[in-house]
Amino acid sequence: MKTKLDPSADLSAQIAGAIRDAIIDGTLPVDERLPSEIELCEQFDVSRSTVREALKRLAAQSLIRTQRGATGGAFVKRLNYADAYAQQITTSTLLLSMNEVDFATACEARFMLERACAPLSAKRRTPDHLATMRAEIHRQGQSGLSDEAFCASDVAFHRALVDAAHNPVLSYQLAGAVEAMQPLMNMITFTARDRDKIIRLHTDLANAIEQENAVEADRVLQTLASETNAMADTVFTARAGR
Amino acid sequence: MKTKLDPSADLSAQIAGAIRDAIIDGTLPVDERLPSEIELCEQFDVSRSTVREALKRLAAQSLIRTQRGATGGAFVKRLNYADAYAQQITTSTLLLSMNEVDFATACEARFMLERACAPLSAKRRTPDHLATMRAEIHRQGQSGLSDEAFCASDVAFHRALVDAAHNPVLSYQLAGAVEAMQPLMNMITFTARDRDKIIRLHTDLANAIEQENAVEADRVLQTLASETNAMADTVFTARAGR
DNA sequence: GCAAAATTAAATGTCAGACTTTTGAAATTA
DNA sequence: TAATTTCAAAAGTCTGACATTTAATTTTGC
Repeated sequence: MKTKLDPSADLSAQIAGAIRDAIIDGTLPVDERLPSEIELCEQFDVSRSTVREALKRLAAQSLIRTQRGATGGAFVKRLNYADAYAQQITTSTLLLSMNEVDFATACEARFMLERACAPLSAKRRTPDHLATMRAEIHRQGQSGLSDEAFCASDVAFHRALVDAAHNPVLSYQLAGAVEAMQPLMNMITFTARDRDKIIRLHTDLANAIEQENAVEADRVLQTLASETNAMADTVFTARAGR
Repeated sequence: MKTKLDPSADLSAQIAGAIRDAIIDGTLPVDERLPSEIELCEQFDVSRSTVREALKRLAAQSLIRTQRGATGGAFVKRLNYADAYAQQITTSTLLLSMNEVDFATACEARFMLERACAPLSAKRRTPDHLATMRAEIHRQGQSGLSDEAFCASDVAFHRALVDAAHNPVLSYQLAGAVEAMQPLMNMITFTARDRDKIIRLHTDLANAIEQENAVEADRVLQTLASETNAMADTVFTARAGR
């Protein structure tokens, strides 16, 4: 079965698109083996290089995996959460850094999403998630912690909060939003007093979650959002004035 | 400058990874021209095919664009919202369809996220967004509308709700969550009574947003979430019993 | 007859080189 | 000076070869 392509456009992109569509609409189910490279050459009437470039495009999106050897080939890959996370974080990070998204916009999005998740976290949190949150709070209080390490711990704390909702789809969606903020957060230098304030709010938040108090958790998150914005404002106006 | 690679692993993946890292950490800024394919061959000490496969991987992630001709080459691409949307929707859709995510989990995630966004939408909605929402409600009431078309209109309605928040980062995050649900929603056959119920809730929601009543909007979204779940339950238990 | 070892075949991975097409810049010409 | 032609650089494509990996098959040794 020969599949027609537009010879004036990028062939490998067209081939990748055709296979991608077949995967998305279910024509090619998970773990199905694609035709071999040689067979794809014949099907699309192109050379092997072109087929290979198409397959690499699909591999870059985690849509296929390839195996060498006698029974090898390209197989439709079951997209797992880890791969999806990684891709989403890359995309979100670049989207923010390349489009001059201002801190306030990104910050607002992040905390609104977290607030969406907090009621579920309060209801479903396990001792495990609480322990992680407490551990990160403790780390944030250590003296001599670099700003990068402080931010990383902040991300881990909020990640635990999100995961406590026990909804993998929600975790996946929010992981990108939270992690993508990290480079922006890293632009801020936190004073000792700022850190104290954040740590106190984190403690309040952990307590609220422990007590299954969704209303209080929401209140703390609102405060955290406005405080974070205020800190960023201070830093940015100081820099602009210099 | 020769860059060392591990010859036992996939060369094109390593090269793509090295360039990707340089883009993410800002070493390669937007619109910067990458070395020509030939120069990359020398830098990584591989053949041109291998370099090209690496570049196709990056192109598949919208990290670079290529131009032919005298002043052409591969350039770091500014990731725009449209490309980011498209990728996120592909990833989210496949994640749901390939991992047997149950309807209730996906539905919960979607409506919690929308509820996060509703207060902002109520505050910032413009006549434009309200008009879109009303238009979709009207379409949903037309007789002879297929289930697919009904679902598509449902997505458009909720998309307008999200966009009304006027936060592009939030829109981007939620577009994936809402659109990725569509294939799952398409599995449901909506009875005429179901549609009526949804349309009534959509109307209530549009009214609440118009009146800038965030509390009421939240209440309607909660109702919509539980109703949608109930409808899905009915359909799935009926199918299981058959 | 059975288990270990050698062979084979199929598939992806890599390389080398040629040709095609596009496209901007430079050189030429009217 | 403006239009045309020529040129060169770069990506896009094709062909054919060889390398490597891997499972199945065959052979060998006991």
